[in-house]
Amino acid sequence: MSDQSITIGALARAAGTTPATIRWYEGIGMLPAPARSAGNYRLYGPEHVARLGLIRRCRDLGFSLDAVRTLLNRTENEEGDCADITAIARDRLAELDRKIADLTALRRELSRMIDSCAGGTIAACRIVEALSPVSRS
Amino acid sequence: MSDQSITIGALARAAGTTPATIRWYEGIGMLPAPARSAGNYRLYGPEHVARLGLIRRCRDLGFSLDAVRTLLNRTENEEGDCADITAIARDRLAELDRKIADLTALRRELSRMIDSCAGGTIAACRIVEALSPVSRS
DNA sequence: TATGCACCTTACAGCAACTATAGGGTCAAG
DNA sequence: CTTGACCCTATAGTTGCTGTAAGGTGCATA
Repeated sequence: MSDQSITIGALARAAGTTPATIRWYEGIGMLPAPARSAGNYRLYGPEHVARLGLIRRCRDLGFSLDAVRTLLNRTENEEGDCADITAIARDRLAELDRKIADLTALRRELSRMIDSCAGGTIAACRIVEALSPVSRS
Repeated sequence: MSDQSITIGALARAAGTTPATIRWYEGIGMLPAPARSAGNYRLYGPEHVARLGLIRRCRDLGFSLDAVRTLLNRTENEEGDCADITAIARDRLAELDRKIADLTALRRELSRMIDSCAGGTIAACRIVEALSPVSRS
């Protein structure tokens, strides 16, 4: 093992993920296949650490792997316009806003249902009643 | 087809879902297998409409199918205590709160990244920079 | 030298909760 | 009697991994 290369476990620790995930990224082409040691171990260099780090940061921000793929393609061309990247980020922001609004509405509804229940038997439970479709139409 | 039964398509429309989903629910035991017509069509009665309606309402509120299964079991016993149901609902509420908080934090971070970018080339893009792991350690 | 242990290898199955596709059969209307 | 909307089964694909089985490697310790 050369002094610059690390095993899959070390790379996983460095990026806050697992060897299984890294192998899976390699299989779907998100990470290039690295060199191998005499004993067939994968050997990663700093460029892998950087690329995997970027992938994981994007995933933690909720980007789909497809979006990350596009982002990685764009960043390959340093002279390119960053408008595409901004657009992807803005799409994700809009998606987040939609999701937050949806969940907040659900939260309100569920909270109302819980508050309306005073305990007792299932037959009397206002949550069950609220969930039953007949009570809606 | 008796006057009280409807086909899978009608049931799907009534519950705001699709025939494929209903068949899938039947396969995993969420919905009982209904009677069949002479031509082997599934024939559903009002009890199926009620049960599927409840399932879909719960799913729309973000309950897992597993939680819905438990809910359905509990509601079978009308004299039982509704505490279990309240507990499931409260769990879901807590989960929603966590999720909303997470997404709100992500939204803030992403929004900051977008604001920091003034356009130009990829090399200068602050979003790319913010996503790169080197800028974090 | 042996042996244990942590780590690595591949291949494949499974998770949630559906959705889509292929290749057919049924039913009512025109 | 054909058209078109509907239904049937079986199987594969989706996203992003995670878990399992069955084995090989590398290093420290007895």
